Amino acid sequence: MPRPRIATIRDVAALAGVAVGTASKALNGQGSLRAETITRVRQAAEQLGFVANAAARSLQTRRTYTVGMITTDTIGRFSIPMLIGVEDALGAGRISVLLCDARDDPIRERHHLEVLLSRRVDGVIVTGRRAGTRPPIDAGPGVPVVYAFLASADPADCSVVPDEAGGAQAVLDHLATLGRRRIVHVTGPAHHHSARVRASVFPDTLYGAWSESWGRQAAAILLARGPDFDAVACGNDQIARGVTDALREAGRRIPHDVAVTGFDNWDVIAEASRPPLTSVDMDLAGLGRTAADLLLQAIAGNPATGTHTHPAHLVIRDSTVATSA
Amino acid sequence: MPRPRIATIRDVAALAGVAVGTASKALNGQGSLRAETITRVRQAAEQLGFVANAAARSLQTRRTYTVGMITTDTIGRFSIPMLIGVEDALGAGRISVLLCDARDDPIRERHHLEVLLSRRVDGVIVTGRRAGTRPPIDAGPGVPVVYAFLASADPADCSVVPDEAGGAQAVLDHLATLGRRRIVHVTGPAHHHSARVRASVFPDTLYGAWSESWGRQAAAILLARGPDFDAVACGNDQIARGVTDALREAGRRIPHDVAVTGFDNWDVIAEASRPPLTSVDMDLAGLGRTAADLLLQAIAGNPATGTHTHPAHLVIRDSTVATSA
DNA sequence: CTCCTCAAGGAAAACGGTTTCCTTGACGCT
DNA sequence: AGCGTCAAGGAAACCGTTTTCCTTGAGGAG
Repeated sequence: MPRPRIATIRDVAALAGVAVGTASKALNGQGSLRAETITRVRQAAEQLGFVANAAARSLQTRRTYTVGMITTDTIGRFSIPMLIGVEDALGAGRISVLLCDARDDPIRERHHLEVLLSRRVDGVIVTGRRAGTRPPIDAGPGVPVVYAFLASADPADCSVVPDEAGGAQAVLDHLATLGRRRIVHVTGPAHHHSARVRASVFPDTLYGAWSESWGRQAAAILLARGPDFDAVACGNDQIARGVTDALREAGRRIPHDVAVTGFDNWDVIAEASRPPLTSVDMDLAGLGRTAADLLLQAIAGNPATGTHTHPAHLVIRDSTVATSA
Repeated sequence: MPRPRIATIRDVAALAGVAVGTASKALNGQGSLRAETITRVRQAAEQLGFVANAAARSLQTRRTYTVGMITTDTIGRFSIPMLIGVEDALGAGRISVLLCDARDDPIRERHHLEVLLSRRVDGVIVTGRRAGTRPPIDAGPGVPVVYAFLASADPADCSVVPDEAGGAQAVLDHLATLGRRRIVHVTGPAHHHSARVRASVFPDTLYGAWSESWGRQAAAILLARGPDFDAVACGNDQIARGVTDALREAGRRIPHDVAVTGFDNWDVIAEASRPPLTSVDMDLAGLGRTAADLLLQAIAGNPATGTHTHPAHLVIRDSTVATSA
């Protein structure tokens, strides 16, 4: 097969009977051309199925309309909503996303970064979990970076993080409004940054693991400790689900006897619980969108600095407020 | 600030005192050069922090070392492991992934495809869920496409799909080996392709939804129908969890009285169940790796055709075989 | 009838690499 | 001494666009 070589702008120009420069102008609406010429060129392009070579274009324009997204820990449940938000915000500007998974390996991260730089991405979004901050990456001059979810250790960098403390406070306020006074917080490992931040607003905290079985265990501990609690605010939805299961099976009515709340608003867990869980939604998609918007701003020459906090909100379900049904 | 222009190969050549062509050869190990010259050039590159411009390079070599990944339905739980597998297989070949989320919208899909073509990607991986097959995408000549998870409607295209029927059969065999004879299958909506395929090996099926609450409902139905069942094979892990919860609460011992199995091996659900669920693992990461490998083959000039089936395997936990503990 | 202006479009220089082809010496052989 | 061979590296073409600058001819003003 002669492999029908992919059409270039030269082919288009030849077919339309103009010079390549003219064809380029016609396709991009630059310069001053007769309307008839423009349509002639456009038709020729259409006919040949011409699609401009992005590499050639970006060589000239020094813009790639590409951003890199590096997830430092493995890409997982939290990255997805953010990714969707990022895609959403960037897609509108016809910008594509190069996804890199560094898997918590600095070597891999360095490698990915180098690839991104060689591709001359217009910007980089760095995301990840675990610790409270992370060492900034060195993208060199002229390549803006926005950190999402996990802030850069350099406060001058631009970061967007969820308002975890605010979310926890919203839980506390909600429970207080419901008249709950004896509130216990059950959360993940004490060395985990999110656990500590979320716990900071609660007077009484049990640290453990991020799992349902720890939730069940914690409930047992609480029951053994005595019946003097009327609300359990949990560090994530899995713990909350474990707590509700164990309390329910011990005869406690939720929310009548004890109100329970989760964190993350992970629908699969929160909605399947009995009763469904009131939970904090960190709006990760919105956070991703915000990060992408800030990156676009920076690319356009208006870099933002500092750590921005993205609001979380409470989603109220039956585990704190029984529906009249 | 004078913005220290990013170094080009010309700068490197000048610093090393050679011609640009020579610099290129030194950096890529082409042509015949003295060892001393090569190190001199490499040092110059190092010193300037030179990173070759990928756009310029691909213009010449007609390779972009980029593949596009289009998820037709929104990128979700199933895409992630595949994405990781793909990244894994491609990363070894220093190939980057452009991620596109078409959100089940043909217009969006067409748009993304056009972007990918303009970027002259070396190949495309298409993934998605829902139906059994999907209309092939038109990537034009010379751009290989591999369909992952969801096969192309054109049997001549290259697709990789999980062996759902095989997984279901493995469940059936496992239960049979354990001596279970009265097996009921509880699964998702009948119009869902995966539900029907997985159900195909079972004699007795209840269709419903992919949720825990349907699982609980189904268990109630079974209990009402009579006690003549000794195993419930479920269409996914959520249903299985609902079933185990309801059966346990009704006093049935699992696995002693009734064995229960899930499907998908979604750790968060399967391991948190009481008891933990025996489940079918479709090895999505492996599937993604296979798809990527096939794509690499195709890019190298050895395209594979037809629909390939990727084996699933059973992960056995306490919901069918109680541990001696 | 000149001269100027201006719209329309062509020619060519970038952009930053890779690759082909050519030149130059040095060397070995007769 | 003359010739061919070969290693080393330079010069320039090329990849496919965009953009700048230049040319041309037509129309309007004086």
